[in-house]
Amino acid sequence: MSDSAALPASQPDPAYVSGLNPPQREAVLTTEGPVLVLAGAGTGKTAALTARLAHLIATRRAWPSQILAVTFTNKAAREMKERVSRISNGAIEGMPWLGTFHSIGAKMLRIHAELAGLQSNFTILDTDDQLRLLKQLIAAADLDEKRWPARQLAACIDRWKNKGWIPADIDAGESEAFANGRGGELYAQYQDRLKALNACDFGDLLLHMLTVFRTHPDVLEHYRDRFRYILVDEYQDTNAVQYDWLRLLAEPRRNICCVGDDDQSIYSWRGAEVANILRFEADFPGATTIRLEQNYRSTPHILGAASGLIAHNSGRLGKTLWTEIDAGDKVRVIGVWDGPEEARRIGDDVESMQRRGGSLDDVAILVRAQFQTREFEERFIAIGLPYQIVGGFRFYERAEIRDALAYLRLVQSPADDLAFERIVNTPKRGLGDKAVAAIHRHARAAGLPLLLAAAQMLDSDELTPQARRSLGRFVGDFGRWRTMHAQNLADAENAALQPTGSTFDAATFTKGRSAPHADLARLLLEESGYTAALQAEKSAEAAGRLENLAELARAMEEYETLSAFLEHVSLVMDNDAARGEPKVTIMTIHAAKGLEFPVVFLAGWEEGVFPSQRAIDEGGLASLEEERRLAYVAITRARREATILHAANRRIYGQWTSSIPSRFIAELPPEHIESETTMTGGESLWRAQWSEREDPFAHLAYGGTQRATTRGPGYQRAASDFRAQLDDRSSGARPAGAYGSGPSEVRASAISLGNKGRSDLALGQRVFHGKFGYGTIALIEGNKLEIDFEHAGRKRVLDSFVSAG
DNA sequence: TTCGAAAGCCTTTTT
DNA sequence: GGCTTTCGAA
Repeated sequence: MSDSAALPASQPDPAYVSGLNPPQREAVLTTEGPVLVLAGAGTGKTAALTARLAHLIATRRAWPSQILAVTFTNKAAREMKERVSRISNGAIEGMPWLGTFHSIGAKMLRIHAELAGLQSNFTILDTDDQLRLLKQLIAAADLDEKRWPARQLAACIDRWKNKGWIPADIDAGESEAFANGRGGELYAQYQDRLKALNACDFGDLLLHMLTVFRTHPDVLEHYRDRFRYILVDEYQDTNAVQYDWLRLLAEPRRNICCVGDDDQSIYSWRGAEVANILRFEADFPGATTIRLEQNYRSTPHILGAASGLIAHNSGRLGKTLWTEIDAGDKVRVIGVWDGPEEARRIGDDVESMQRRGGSLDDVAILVRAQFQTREFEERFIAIGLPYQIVGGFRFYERAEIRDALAYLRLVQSPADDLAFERIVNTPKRGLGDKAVAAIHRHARAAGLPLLLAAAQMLDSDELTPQARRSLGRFVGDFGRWRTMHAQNLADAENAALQPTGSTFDAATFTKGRSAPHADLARLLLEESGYTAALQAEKSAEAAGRLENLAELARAMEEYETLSAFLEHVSLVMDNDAARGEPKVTIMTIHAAKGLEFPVVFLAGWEEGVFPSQRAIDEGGLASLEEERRLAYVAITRARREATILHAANRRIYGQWTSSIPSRFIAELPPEHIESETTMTGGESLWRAQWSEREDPFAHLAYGGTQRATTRGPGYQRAASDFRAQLDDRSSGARPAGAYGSGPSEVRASAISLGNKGRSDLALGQRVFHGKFGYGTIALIEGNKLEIDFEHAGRKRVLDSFVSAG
C-alpha cells in the first residue's frame, strides 16, 4: 500500500505487463494520483486497463472490492471482467464494483433507497412505461397530447436528468422547453408519481445517488473510503451527472484513471460532454497524461484515411496514430447508382471473399442509421447469405417479452400499476377502456394499487357482470401465482445452506434443478391465456413470439431469483446473439464502437444520410464534427479492408431522393484511397464539387448527380421502379451497373395492368420468390398473394414474382 | 369492446 | 414505404 510498492525498472516484469509497449506500461504502473489515458482507436486500451486492474490487485494496493471500475456498455464490462480473470489465471474473481454506470448506480440505490424516498425493491421503468405515465400526466394537466407529445416531455426530463437537475433546479427558462413553461411542474409531478409507484427511470439511477451523496455526507464518506482506485472507461462519453458523481467519489484520494479518446466522442446527443475529457487536466491539477498511439489493429492506409479525415475537426487534444503493420490495400471508395445496387455490390463482394476462403464472421457492414439495414436484409435473404443485425429491436423490447415481464412484475409487486395497465387486457379478456377507467377511479378513491382495487371491486356492482367475471379470473390468477411465488422464495431460503453472496450478478446456475421461477413463468403464460392467444393467431410472427417466450423462460433459469432476473432485464438490454454458423454482421456505427472486424463495409456515405440531414440542418459545426468523429470511428473498426460506398439515389420513406457523396469522402487523403464508380462521370465530378464550390449549399440547386440533373425526378422515379421490378425478377444475377441493357427483359408493364390471378397457384402451396426465398401461400387475392416465408415472415407479393417451389 | 380502415408519423444514434 | 395510432362501424 505504500509508495515503495512501485516497481523498480530493474525487477522482472510481472506477466501482465510483459506484452505491453512503454506508454501502455506507464498506464498500468502509474497507480497514484489522477491519470488521463488518451487511447486512440485500436491502441490496446483494454489490454492496458485490464493489466492496470490486475496490477492494483496483485500488488495489494487494493482488494477487488475496493476498486470502482465503470464502463458504458454491458459488453465492455463483461469483457473487462473476463479479461481480468484470465490475466490473473482466475485468481481475481469478483469485482463487485465493475459495471456500467447504471448498474453500479442501481446497486448503490438499492442499498440506500430509503434516502431517495424509495424501497429497495423499486422497479426500473422501461421506456414504454415511462411514456404511458407521462401521457397520463399530460392528460391530467389538461394539455393537448398532440401538441405536447409525451415523447418530447420524456426527452426534456431525460436531458435535465443527464445534467444532474432535480425538479427544483428547473428555472422558468428551462421550463419553457415544454408546454409553455409547464415543463418543470410536470417533471415534479412525474417524480412524485415514480415515488408513489416505488419506481425510477434510467436517469434516476445516477441522479438519485448523486443527490444522496450531496445530502448525506456519511454515505459519501463511506464510498470514498471504500474506493481506493477509480477507473473510468470511455471518459469522453460521460455526461454531467456522471461527471459530478465521479468527482465526488474521487476526492480526496484522487486516484482516478480516466481512459478515453476525444476523437471517438459520439454520444453528445445523449448528454455526453466532450468537455469533460478536454478539461481533465484542469480539473485534476498535476494529472499524468499518457497517450497510446501505436495502433495494433489496422493497416497504414486505413489508419491514414481515418487520421486524414479526423484532422478536419477542431478542438482536439490531438494524437498521432502509427502502426508497424506495413502491408494492406487502400481504402476503396465505390459509387453506385442506388440503394439496391449498394446492397447487391456488397453481397457480391462478400460472396467472392467467401469463395476465396474468407469467413463471414470477419465481415461487418456499418451504417449510420437503423433504416439502412433493411436494404441489406432483403438482399441477403434473396441470395441466402447468413447475416445478423445487431441492435435495432432488442430481445427485451419486443412486445411479447414486455408483456410477459409485466405479468412477472405484477406477481412480484402487486403495486406495479404500470404493469397492471399493460396486461389487464392482454390477451383480450373484455376489460377495455371503460373497465380500466372504473378501476382507476376506485383505486384513486381508496388509495390502493390497481390490482388490489380491482380485487375489491369484485364485490361491488361497479362493473358489468361480464367484466366482473373476467376481472375475477384475472385477480384470482394473480392470487394463485403470488402464492406460488412466495412458496418459491421460502423454498429457496430453506435450501440455502450457506448464505449466498451478492445476488446482483448473474447467479451461478445450479445444474439439475430447474428454476422454480422459470416454471412459474411458463405456467403463468399458459394459465393467463397468453400462449393460447398466440397459438390461435397461427401467423408466422406468432410462432416466433412463442419461441421468444420459451427463450425468456429458459433465460430465467440462469438467475437465482425472480428479482435478480428482473434487475438483469432492466439494465442489461443487450443480448449477445448465440454464435452459430458464420454470418455477416450488420449494425450501426454507434453499436460498433469498441469492436473490430477484418473486413468492413461502410454504406451510405451520402450527404443527408451521413452526415445525417439533422446534423446538417441543426446543431451547426458541433454536430457536423460529431458526425465526422462517427466517420472516424467507422473507418477505424477495420483491420484489413475497408470499403466505403455511396449511392446516387436512395429511397427514403418511399421517396426517391438523389444525393451527392458525403463531404467526408472528399476529406479522405487521396493517397490512401482508390475510387471506383459504376456510373459514368466518375469520381472527379463530385470531388470537384466539394473542393471548388464555395457555397456549401450550392448542391441543392444541382439536384444531385450528373445523371440526375439531366432528367427530372419523374424520370428517376420511373427508372428506379423499373429497375426494382427487374431486380425482383432476375434476383440480381446481372453484373452490377448493367441496368436496362437487356430490352428483352421489358415485361414489367404487364404486372400492374392485369389483375387476374394465376391459375396454377393454390392456398398452402409451397412457392419460391426471388427476394424472400421459400414460403407457403396463405392468401390469394387476384394477382396478389400473401405468403408465409420461411425466413422473411409474412409478405404481400405479386404472383408474377413467384414460381412453384 | 373489438376490429378494421384511414391517417399520420417517421428515421439517428442507447444505458 | 411501412408501422403505429386513431377513429369509426359492427
